[in-house]
Amino acid sequence: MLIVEDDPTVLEVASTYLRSAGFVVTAATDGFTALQLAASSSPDLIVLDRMLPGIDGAEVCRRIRAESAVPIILLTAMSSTDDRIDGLEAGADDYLTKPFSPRELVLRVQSILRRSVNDLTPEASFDLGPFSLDPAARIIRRDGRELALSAREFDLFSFLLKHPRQAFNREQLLRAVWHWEFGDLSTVTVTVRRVREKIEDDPTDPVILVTVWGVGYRLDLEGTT
Amino acid sequence: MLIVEDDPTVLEVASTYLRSAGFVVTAATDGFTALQLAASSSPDLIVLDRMLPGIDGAEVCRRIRAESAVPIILLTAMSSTDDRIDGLEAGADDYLTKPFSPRELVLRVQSILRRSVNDLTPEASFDLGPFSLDPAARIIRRDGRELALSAREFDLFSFLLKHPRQAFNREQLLRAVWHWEFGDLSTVTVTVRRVREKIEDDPTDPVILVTVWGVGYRLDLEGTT
DNA sequence: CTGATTCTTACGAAACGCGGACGGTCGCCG
DNA sequence: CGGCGACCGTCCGCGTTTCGTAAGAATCAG
Repeated sequence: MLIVEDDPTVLEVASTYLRSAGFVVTAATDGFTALQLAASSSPDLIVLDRMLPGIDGAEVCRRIRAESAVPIILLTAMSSTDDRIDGLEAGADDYLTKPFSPRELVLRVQSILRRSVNDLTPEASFDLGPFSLDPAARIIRRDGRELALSAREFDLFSFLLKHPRQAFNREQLLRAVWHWEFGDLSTVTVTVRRVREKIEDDPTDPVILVTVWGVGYRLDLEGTT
Repeated sequence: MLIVEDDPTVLEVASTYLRSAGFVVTAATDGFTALQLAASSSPDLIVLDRMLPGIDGAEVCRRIRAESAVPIILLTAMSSTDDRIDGLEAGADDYLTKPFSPRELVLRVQSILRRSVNDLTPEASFDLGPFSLDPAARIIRRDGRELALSAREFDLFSFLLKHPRQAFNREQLLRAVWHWEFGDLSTVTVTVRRVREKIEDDPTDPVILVTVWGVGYRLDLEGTT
């Protein structure tokens, strides 16, 4: 989830609400950063302000759309028909006119995501090191062999595959994978262990799903390539 | 934390409040110095007066923004809409109209920083001399080899990597790295020693993490390049 | 030389990660 | 309908790592 918004107040409120709804939120405050993040972090949805310093929001939308089918919600200041048409032409999936209630933003986001899940637009599969992730089929393979992951294990490991080389603490994982706001952190520990059992050559000495002492866990690929 | 303000009274009051809130404060009184300091000391936040002798504040803001994503709070004399829009266009994250209460400034600063900390926006990696810092993965390498730093050691050394060539006393480090308001200063001494053990060629005679006698420590790069 | 400052070492408490195990829930199949 | 097994969250005990603190040695400035 990527939010692009230059007004700090709006950004703060929106990201707080979205986070508490269980999303992992990344933020940008200008079009240029937005394009970079959209390309590098491959978010599953983008909330995009129409008015941006530098590159215009609609233009950002067009450029992202040229390379990806990621759902985009456009935030527009006015509700003029022109703007609306512009937005839809630029390839936005939905739009919201300011001022909007953060609650409503969350609802739209959820609705869009539900729709895009239901859409026959399957998330793209991709390879990473020896692993290949097929989100639609909910299958992860290692060297072509399918891994027998349970539902939770799949969710956790596919999240990490989507965000490799990044250390997460247990709370972040609990929010992003379990969609819990609070809870027993050892749940994460145990699930990590169960995943290791299935993906590591030597679960006793993990080289892929590495523990970052005092912090959390990280998906490393050095040990595999 | 960098404050740019030509009025000595305002500067004095603001920096006093921010310091007592636990920030390490650097000051400049004109735009030119501000640009230099912004580049050399890589502050984590900048408070910038709109009206400055020499280069205009908004212009300074634009130039800093062209090279860095550091949060900027703009201080404006008037509250006219024009100013406000100008400021946001220049890339400021927040603005405050004079006269403002120092208490409010501190609150805004904390709010902005809290936001950028909470964001899962992966901080960008960078190289400095023989070192490379990847904040997201929590990895520091020297000449490509990963250093086995503990959590605290990583926090301390990455702070210094982000602020090289700058001397910090132990209290400042205790606040910036440990987030302690008070505490035993020898904690810093010992952690510095532990870091040296891992990064210096000869920990007995440090050339990177140098002692500044009577003051504290500084990250030097002369010894490495 | 003297006092202040920094370095070094050592210790122990606390934090942390891990494996093992338990029990409740749910879906499947006989 | 009852039993079985997979799944998953929780809990406990153990070994390890970390890290603050203290205390003596070494170093520096004046």
